Amino acid sequence: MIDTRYMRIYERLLGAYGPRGWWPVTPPGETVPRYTGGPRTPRQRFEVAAGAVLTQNTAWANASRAIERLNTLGAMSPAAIRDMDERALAEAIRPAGYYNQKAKRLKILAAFFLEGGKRSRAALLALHGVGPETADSILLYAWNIPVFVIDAYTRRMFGRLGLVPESADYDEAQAAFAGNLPRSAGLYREYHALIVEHGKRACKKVPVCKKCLLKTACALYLSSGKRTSIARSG
DNA sequence: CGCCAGGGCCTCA
DNA sequence: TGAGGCCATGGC
Repeated sequence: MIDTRYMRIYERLLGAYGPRGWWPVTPPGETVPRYTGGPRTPRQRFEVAAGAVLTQNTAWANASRAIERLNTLGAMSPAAIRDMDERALAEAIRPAGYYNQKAKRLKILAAFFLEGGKRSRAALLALHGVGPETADSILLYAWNIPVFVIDAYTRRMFGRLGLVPESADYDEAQAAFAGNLPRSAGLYREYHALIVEHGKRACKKVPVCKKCLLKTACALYLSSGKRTSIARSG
């Protein structure tokens, strides 16, 4: 049986925060990624994929700076990244952190795009440096293929809500969403973006329950004595 | 200052 | 298969 809480939570988040316009991409002729509702051109689709690697365990603001620097260098394309010296590439993306690792991963990603790799999860996962979340981000936000992206925000929030066990692995968490939502890329895109928004505003590492519009349905809040803020270890 | 941020790989049980 | 170490910058 479908658990309608998944869709109701989505409606609540959408009503409160509005559409997020994620994933940001750089409009033609510009250099800074903006929230324009996702990629439209092949170049923008690659930018989303590159951004998915650049934002691994990294604040988006830092990943965005790296993207901006690649744009300014005229290097945000598979061919340009293939042709760039790896050390120069690493230097260009320095603000994103882990720049040596990420330079290698961008090279691999560029090669994959250049050879016209199959648009499948398995093909992406075969790339060194592309794990489940990065693969699903590319599938959903670059290619509009309906897979639900599970990230740290999603795990934290739905773990606290009591909907997805903390012990669930990636595929189990993803199955919970797939089984309780209509299969729609548009819905998945917006939902994931809203989860991130809620994770930044209220469901932080240390939760700020007084700011949470979902607290009356939250297992953590209800089990906490309904304190307005919950200490992590207290 | 220390902590955190939209992971993934490697190693070692 | 899962826990721990590693990679690194920038904001707060």
